[in-house]
This record gives sequence, structure tokens and C-alpha cells, in this order.
Amino acid sequence: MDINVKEPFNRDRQFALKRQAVIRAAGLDFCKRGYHNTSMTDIASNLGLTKAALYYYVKNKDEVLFECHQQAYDAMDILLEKKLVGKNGLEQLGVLYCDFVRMLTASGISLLTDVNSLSEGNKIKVLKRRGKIERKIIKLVKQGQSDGSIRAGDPRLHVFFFMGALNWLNAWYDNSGHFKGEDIAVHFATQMRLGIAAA
Amino acid sequence: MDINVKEPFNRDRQFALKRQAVIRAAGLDFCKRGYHNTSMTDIASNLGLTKAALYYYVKNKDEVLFECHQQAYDAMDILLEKKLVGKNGLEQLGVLYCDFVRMLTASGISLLTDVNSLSEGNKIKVLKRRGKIERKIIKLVKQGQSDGSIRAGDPRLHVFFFMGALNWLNAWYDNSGHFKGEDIAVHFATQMRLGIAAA
DNA sequence: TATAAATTTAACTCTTGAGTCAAATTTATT
DNA sequence: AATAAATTTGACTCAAGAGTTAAATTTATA
Repeated sequence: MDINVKEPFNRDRQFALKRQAVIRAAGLDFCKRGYHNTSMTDIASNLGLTKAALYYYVKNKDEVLFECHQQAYDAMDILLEKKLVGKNGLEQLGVLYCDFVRMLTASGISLLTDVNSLSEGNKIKVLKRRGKIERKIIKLVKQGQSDGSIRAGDPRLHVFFFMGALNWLNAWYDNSGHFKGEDIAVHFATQMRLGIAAA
Repeated sequence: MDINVKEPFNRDRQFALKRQAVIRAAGLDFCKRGYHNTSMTDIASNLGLTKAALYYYVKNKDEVLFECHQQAYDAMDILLEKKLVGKNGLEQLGVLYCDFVRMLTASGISLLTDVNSLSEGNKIKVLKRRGKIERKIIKLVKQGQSDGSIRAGDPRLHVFFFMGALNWLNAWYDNSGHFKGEDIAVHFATQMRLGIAAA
């Protein structure tokens, strides 16, 4: 018998799923209004819950913000792992960037930039992890410069440029808005590629 | 006799200059730590002042944030006015974008993205003004598409992409850091142009 | 039906930071 | 020297929101 049939009756699993939903909902709130303009009561009531119920799933607000970052980085790490054989640096970056946008517009995961509102300990962890991801992307750019697919220029600046577009995306993108996630993904990936492609 | 010689003795002028310095210093603080993680006392003491002295120059914290936005938009408006005759859309955009980066890295003016922390009234004003600037830039893109210098594609997405890079700049740029403002300006303008240039 | 998990209610504590104020002091201007 | 502007000191009020708690209630599981 399929073990998954039992899943809706697995309480630990249900708890984990609900907790994750709490984090994502909070992430969307933080995106829209900002961390400090969103109270725990806001988050709860947007979920149809009570503040007390919220604290059944999370320790405190700092943890919520921290987990928002973690979720985004988890998703990015998965996309970074996809090894694309037979593709040059530019092509790999293009696919990755496109996937990033798809993920951010489709998954309900928010890529937050507010790192300063974290407690000191969590801030350090988040910055470390962000740095690790950034370095991987920079590495890809360097690889592209080696294989001749990406033009010369400081790889960090190349990356800072198009990662800015990604971070800004969260601020303006609206699920129910005019732009479809897939269209943005294709457009952004194209614009990113052309900006750094070799002549 | 030169009227400017008297300037240091003109109290209204001194007041205005000091007030402006307060706004810019606050803008830098907001950039570094975020609006809500920066107290009025922080701003004051970073200026070597007291909270009470700060309130001699500004009405309240909301006004400070509002004026930060205004200063940035004032500066951008000036750059937007520079009419470049005999240049196509892409060239004009390139110059403008380069100027934007120069301004942000050299002037001490911060381009903040935190609009949600403003009072409702000021938020509306800021969004209106931001929209106006955005529309002017979109218009430039359309112009470039008409004159054949900029490739096809939704002009808004073209703009959202490279304006994201600009917004993100404030988050990571450090006056005393590794990158020189002018280098970033040239690099970013190039990457921006290549991303939307016609084939 | 008995038990454990999930959630509500509502009241409560505590901290932080905005904003105020009045009196004293220092600094610049005339 | 007299006056006005700039700033300090230090104490104060007030509101918002994080986080807690205990008791009651509802919902799911076995």
C-alpha cells in the first residue's frame, strides 16, 4: 500500500506543512509591507488564525524572518545543483536565472532583502549563505569568461547587476497582476544574457 | 562684491544646509540598517548631535524618510532634464543610467526602496513621483524602439530589470569599499545597454 | 468514548523608541 | 554688551507591538 495515502493523517507531516505555509505567508506579507510594518497579529489573521495559534508553530518573529530566508536559499540551492552538461557558462547561467524567476513567481517563496532586521546570530548565518550562493554564481560567470561565452569585465559587477533585478522583482511582482511569471522569466533571462554575452 | 562671501553668515542658508545634511546622513543610515532599525537617536549621534537638536531641524521621522525620497527624486529629475540632441534612445538611456549611478555613488544621496514605512499621505506622494520618473524612462525605451536602437520587448520589463540593479546598488555599495563609483557607473551602463540594444 | 492535538479568548507584561518639554548653556551676530 | 540662534541635558509621556499565559473549546485520532 502506498505510504503517501496516510500522509494527511500523519500529524508531524501536517504540522510541518502548516509551519511552512506560515513562513511563506509571512514572507509574502514582509514583501508587500516590510518586516516591521507587519505584526505577528497581521500574519496570523491573514492566515485566518490567532496570534496564539501562530506561536504554536514558530518561536518568535525573528525565527519567521530567518526561515523566510532559508526557504528562498533552499530553493535556490536546488536550482544551483542542476548540472547542465554540454552547455557553456552563459547558457548555464541563462537557465539558472530563468529558473530563479520562475521559482520566485510561482512558488510563493519570497526572496527578501531585509537582513538587518534579523538578530545578530541569524543575520550572520543568512549573510554567509547568501555569500555562498553569490560565489557560485560568480564562479559560473568566470567559467563563461573562460569558455568565451561571457564578455570580459569584473564578474562581481556582472552578478551584482542582474541579481539586483532579481531582488527588485519581489517588490513589484504581483501574482494577480498584469505580468505572467513565465513571461518575466523569459524576458529577464534574455536581458541578463545579452548584458554579459561575449560579442 | 560677491554675494556668496556672505553665505556662511546667512543663517537661513546655514539652517537649510544643515537640514539637508541631516536628511542625507539619515538616508545613509536607513540604507545601511533600514528605517526601523535606525532610531532618531542613532541618526542624531551619528551626526554628533542630540535627539533634541535633531528635532530642531525636522518635524518627525516620517518627514525624514519622505525627504530622503524627495532628495533622490530631485537629483534624478535634474538628470532626466538633460536633453541630449542628436542621440538615439539607447544612447540617451545609457548616459542617463550612467549619471544615475554616478549620482548615487558620489553625492551621499540614497535611493531608498522602503515606501511602506511612510505615512499614508507621503507614501502616495512618493509613489506618484516614482511613477512619473519611471514613465519617463519607459518613454525613452519606447523612443529607442522606434528609432531602432533598442530591441523589441515589453518596455516596462526592460526598465524594471535595470532599475532593479540600481535599487540594489544602494544595498551593497560602500563608499570606502573595493569598487570605485565611476567604475560601477561605466560597467552598469554598459551592461544595461547591451541588455536592451537592438541586434 | 477517551485522548491528544489544534486553536480561541482575553487579559497581561515588557521593551523600545517616537516625540515633547523646559531650563540651562554655548555659540554666533549686531 | 545685548540679543537671537543653536544645542545640551535629562526627564518625561505615550503607543505599538512582541511575547506569555491559563483556561476553555473545538477537532481529529485511535
